[in-house]
Amino acid sequence: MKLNKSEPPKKMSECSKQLMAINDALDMLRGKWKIQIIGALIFGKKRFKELQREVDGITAKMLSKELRELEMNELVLRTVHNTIPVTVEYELTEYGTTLEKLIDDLYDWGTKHRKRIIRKAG
Amino acid sequence: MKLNKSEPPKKMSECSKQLMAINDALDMLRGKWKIQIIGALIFGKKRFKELQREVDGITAKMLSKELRELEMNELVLRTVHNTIPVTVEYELTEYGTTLEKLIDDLYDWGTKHRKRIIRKAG
DNA sequence: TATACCACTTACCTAAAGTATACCGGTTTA
DNA sequence: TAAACCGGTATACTTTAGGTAAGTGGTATA
Repeated sequence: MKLNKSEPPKKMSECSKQLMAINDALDMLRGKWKIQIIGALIFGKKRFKELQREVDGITAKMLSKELRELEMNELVLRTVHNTIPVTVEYELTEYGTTLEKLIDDLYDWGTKHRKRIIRKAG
Repeated sequence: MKLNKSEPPKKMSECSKQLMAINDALDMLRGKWKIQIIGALIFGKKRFKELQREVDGITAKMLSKELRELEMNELVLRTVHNTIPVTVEYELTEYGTTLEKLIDDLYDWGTKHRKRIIRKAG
């Protein structure tokens, strides 16, 4: 079911359910790092240090925290290998890749918006 | 004009341009109130106090700040009427309505995600 | 006279997000 | 022996998002 502008939900509960779902989605993209991490993983598995090198400026603390959140939400799979020293690989789950469309749409709208605002400002 | 605050690198790679565009879009939806305000305006013009009554729990300060940002980004049009006392009407611009698709997509993904995570937790 | 509505603004405060830096145990390379 | 790699933690700090409470100037109603 989509937000329906011709027929606003009569019950407040429907409306706040919709808001919750939207915020659930937004929570997965919020913050400075999540999209960059997902973006880095779209092209394949990466180890922790590889990710840290690829996501420009992220600290180990933030990377660790964000990956934990993505893992809890089943968007990222964490695999520990019994190598010496241990290596840990992160990859998008199949479910994680369903975010790609959303990110594409955000990119499309954001690009148009940026052009529009820069045109006015310049 | 609220374009992405992060300093663009000297030589801006395609990748960081994309990230800025995505963050521009996200900036317009992020936070506790923007989507609720846009949602309230989808069904038509509203005065300040009407909006405040409709967006549950928002303070005048936050409503004023969010509306100013939406106005700067040309998503919302502000019209002052010479009534006594003055009334101020806010409405989505045509451009503002282009966000609806994005909000729909966020809602769709968020709904599936919510079901998935709740199923796992319960 | 007192109270309430209108559309806000200002000053102050708190919690969460993010940054900086050092550190852990272990292994490999020079 | 020292330094660098691995995947992280721990601690302390700054920044930002948002909340609280009060006030502004004007008009209208009881």
